[in-house]
Amino acid sequence: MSRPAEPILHVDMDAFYASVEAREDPSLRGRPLAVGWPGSRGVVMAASYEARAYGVRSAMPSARARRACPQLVFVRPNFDLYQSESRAVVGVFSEFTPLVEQLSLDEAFLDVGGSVRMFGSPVEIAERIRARVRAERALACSVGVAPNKFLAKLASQRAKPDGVLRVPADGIREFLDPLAVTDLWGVGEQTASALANLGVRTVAELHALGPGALEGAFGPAHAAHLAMVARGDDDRGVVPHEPAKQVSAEETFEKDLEARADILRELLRLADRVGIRMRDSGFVARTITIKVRFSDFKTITRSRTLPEPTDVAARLYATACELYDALGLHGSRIRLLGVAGSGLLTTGATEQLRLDERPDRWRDADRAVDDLRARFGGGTVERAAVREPRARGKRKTEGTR
DNA sequence: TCTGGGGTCCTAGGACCC
DNA sequence: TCTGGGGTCCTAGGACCC
Repeated sequence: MSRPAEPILHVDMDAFYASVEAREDPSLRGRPLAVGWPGSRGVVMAASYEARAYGVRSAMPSARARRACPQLVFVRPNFDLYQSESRAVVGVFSEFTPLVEQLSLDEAFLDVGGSVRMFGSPVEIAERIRARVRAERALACSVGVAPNKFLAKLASQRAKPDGVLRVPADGIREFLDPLAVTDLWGVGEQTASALANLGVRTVAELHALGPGALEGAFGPAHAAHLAMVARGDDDRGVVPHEPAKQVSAEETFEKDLEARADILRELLRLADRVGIRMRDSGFVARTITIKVRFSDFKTITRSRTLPEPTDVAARLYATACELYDALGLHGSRIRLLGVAGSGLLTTGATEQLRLDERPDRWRDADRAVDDLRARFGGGTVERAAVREPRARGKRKTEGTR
């Protein structure tokens, strides 16, 4: 059998985090449920369909969600649970095709062009996947079936909840034209209002405009992207494994931080988390970035590229401290801090370098921490104290603890 | 109604090199 | 003593996605 005209599936789990929580705790079923942080600065990450009936949406501030739905039940997110659930669901997808590209914990593209002889048409495969996920994981998902990734993703949104929608290769314009530009991937608030200024609200209007008229307002890359999605073109393949480009951790505080000691303590915790995740996934980072958001929401980043990549928490922390101190802040109220490592290399690629290095006690300390975590669980090991970052300039001894 | 945490990609300017 | 054009790397910020 030849390759079908609509070989691409986009599978999107319905209200994923909320559905997993409701499955785990039957007392939550049928109730308006929000997964998120209930605090004053919290937001909703996912809402059950019962909560959506009250207008509760993801990314909505929790205070507002509670006003919209006073009986809303909040559950704090448990990402480890969603991660293992995600692996199980992707495992089901992988039985139908090796070409599975995960976009996030709750959605994936599948290229089933080579699977039709064994499993039936793409729509039949979509239904089989949905049945398996429902039977084995007690979760609902929606599937878009289309000639390419853009269209499949749009279709899965229109298929929700708990449905399948196919966009036939000869019916692309009928599908796209009536959609609002805000439905398109890559059109957010800014782009939508800029398009509205050009009198463009529907995809049909965007399509009629053509790329030339868009360049002035959006720059070449963005204009080309908009024109492409308006045509319904997309020649990107389904790529199973994209290596990560960045590992980051950040935190918004219930109350703004002002004291340097508090700020350094948080930078240490964040550097620790980033280090742990880099070592777990076998990455070292060349560039370290800190992110600082002030009480007025103004947000800045500062970064430094190191001569040698690292996954050592103490080095991440020392760099974060230097970047922070270079800001020369005094008494600023800080709402959020973040630490990120980018320019990632796999640890294996740098192993050769390591052989020549002198013994590194910080690395040994991290290894010991990792070992304890592995044996006793994640929350067990906490750093006892914040160490001052190394003084710049001369130091008497190397590797002092 | 004040706005999370994890990411990706793009732009633009400056340094530096040939 | 003045000055080209291209390429690459680094830094900072911003839009966007789930």
